[in-house]
Amino acid sequence: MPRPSRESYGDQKPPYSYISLTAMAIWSSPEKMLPLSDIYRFITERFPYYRRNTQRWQNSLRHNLSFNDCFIKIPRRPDRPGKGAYWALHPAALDMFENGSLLRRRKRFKLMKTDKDRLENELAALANINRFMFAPPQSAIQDTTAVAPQLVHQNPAATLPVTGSTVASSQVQRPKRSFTIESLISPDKPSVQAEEEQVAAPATAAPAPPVAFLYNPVAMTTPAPCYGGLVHPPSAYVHPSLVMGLVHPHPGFYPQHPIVAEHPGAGVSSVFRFSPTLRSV
DNA sequence: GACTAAGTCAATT
DNA sequence: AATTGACTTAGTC
Repeated sequence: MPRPSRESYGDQKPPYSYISLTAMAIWSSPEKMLPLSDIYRFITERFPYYRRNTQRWQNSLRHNLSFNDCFIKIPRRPDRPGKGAYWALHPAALDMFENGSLLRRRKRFKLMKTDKDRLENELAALANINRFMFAPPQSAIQDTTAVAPQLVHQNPAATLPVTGSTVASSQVQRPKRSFTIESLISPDKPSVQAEEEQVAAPATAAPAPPVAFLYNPVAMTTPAPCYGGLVHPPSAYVHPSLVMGLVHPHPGFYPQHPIVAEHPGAGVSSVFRFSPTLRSV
């Protein structure tokens, strides 16, 4: 039986739920997050069926984004103007479709309240960092290239695991297989590439330290410095687009000078500049 | 048939 | 754009 390709459906309705379609779109993107408009574009480009009745299905899709905990809204960086926030997939939701119909998941992905609150805190902190990092020069930022005062952890890259349990019920921490368009369409063939993108889980449980994150790993491929920080309280969740591989630090990059903020914002203890100039892992 | 995920419509922010 | 609720449809057990 020939495997259906994404071209096979023509004007027929593809056998994917809105959640599947949205997840495909998000996961196909380099940063693993997309603004709503790009999710729409992904779907309409691949599935001609969705070039009609756009009001209807786009409303339904938005409903899904808000309703399902598997989608998280990441505030847009002020230096990337545009409409709407970015939408990402909760990493613990990546195996949602395993062994199942793409039309219907076995179980709805739902976060425990405590985890949901913690995630909201972290995103609020991120929004604060947004304001902080991109504020006008007279802000609280002092870009000291010299001193490294009172850090919670001198070297977050060396010490910080991504910790904790995240999900209600028996959701697993790590996806058992990659989550690509191809793997959705052909669930038997995990993609090696996507496997390599996974951040390794810590071998042992450690006391919960702050969570370090990079702002944007894509920006890290450029010579420009970018920013990350330590977030309190520690969250079990860090989106792949934000996480600095704590076990596998981002190759070629290293937290460099702490940027001392008087008021980094709720939940943020310190902010770092990450520099590509220092070393490789 | 019960349960619940998915989809629709629509009011509201 | 995003959130939410009420409701219907439909897949799974």
